[in-house]
Amino acid sequence: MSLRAPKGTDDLLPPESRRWRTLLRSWDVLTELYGYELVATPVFESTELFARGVGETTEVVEKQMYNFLDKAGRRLTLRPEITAGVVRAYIQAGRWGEFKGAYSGPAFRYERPQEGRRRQFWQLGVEYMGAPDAEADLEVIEIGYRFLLECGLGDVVVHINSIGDPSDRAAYHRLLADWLEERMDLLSADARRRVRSNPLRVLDSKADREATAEAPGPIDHLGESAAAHHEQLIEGLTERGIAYEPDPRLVRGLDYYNRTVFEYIPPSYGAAQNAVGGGGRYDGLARILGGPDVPGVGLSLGLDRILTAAGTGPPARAMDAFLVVADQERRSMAHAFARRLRLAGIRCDLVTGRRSVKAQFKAANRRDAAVAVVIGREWDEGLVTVKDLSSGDERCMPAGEVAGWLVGNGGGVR
RNA sequence: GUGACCGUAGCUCAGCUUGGUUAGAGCGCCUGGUUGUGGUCCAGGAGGUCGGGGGUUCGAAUCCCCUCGGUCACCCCA
Repeated sequence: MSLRAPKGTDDLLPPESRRWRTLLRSWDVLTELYGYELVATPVFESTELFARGVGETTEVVEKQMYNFLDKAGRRLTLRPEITAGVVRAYIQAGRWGEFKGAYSGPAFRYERPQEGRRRQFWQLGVEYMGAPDAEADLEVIEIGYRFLLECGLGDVVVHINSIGDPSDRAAYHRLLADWLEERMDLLSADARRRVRSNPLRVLDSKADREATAEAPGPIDHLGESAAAHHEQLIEGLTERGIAYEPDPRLVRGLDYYNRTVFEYIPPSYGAAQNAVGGGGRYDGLARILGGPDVPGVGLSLGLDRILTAAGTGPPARAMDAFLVVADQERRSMAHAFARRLRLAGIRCDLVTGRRSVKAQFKAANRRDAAVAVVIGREWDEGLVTVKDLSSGDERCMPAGEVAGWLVGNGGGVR
């Protein structure tokens, strides 16, 4: 074996890549329908952005980042998540009002790969800046939920919790830390280390699940305004028909969250890494990054996980028509005909170079075309022969009618 | 970072326990049967440092050690 893709990275090839195309397209359409405009930020940012934004004591920043120095000695990092970069761009642009952005792209974390956890993975997400109300949380949750339904994950459940505001949290942190300290001997080494630095994270650890089963949850120590926000959120979920489940242990690993946190879990997906997406409110993030005091709420989805959770159905058809050139002197006619079909939205192709009719039919079959269109002597009467490659049925028709006929039979790109 | 399992043809795998003549199968690929018909069928063909290195042995895909890679789980998260 010579050169391979780096550990924990995947090549995306057909036919699997067809499903990606379909989902990426529907993501674009869905977010546009909700008024989210495209936003794209660099795949690398200054290391400081993530250290400050995501949090120094988080697992992600402590040991999962791809850090490097550029030739001028700048400290840079391949983005381990995308929210921090989008909020940075929002601040930098200086248009500090309401802003709704949607993104799609790779993120990177240095971890041991396993199912649903790759070193390069694809995130889809939205960020809604400048909207403090629970209605904004609901909209964001709804977008993710609806997208997952479109992906075929009809049974997905939104796990939801509130971790309160920073002001509520100081008191709660002390309470939780004290509670944990009384049970230090029951905790894992990792948990013990975090009792004072980041006690919330202990709740989320599988190793400490038993020891912390009776621990006080953040949801029971919300301030008045955060509690009202959460109540409104739960009501809205019911109204919108979104399947949800209160999850008092859900805290999430990024420090910028406050109030609402959520994850999308498809119960039928048995892998250890079973959250196909998640997000929450981050009202303090813009300020931490040196910007204005603007609230925000966002969501990110793991496309790789969504696709494995949805299972491998039969791949979508990628080609409507494959042109077979029977007489070589008609090659340029065939190319012109292909251009016409493509203008009409028909996905078509033909081989380059002189190949036998047999070889061209083989190519048509390999490319998974719905029909082969023979360009031969009948062209002189303005006709082509169209062969359905699954049934084998052949019919002659005027060349000008082919595109319409294919669209009528479910072909073409929408 | 820790642990378990697995590396033989492009892909999926057999062979390894009990070391021994040219390392096999299915799928895929190429050619022909059919110079205007694919897929199906038939015949033929190409393709392998047995992950890599070292050791034991007259002899290693097979036994031992190291190493690299893959998978899953812990940890953590999308």
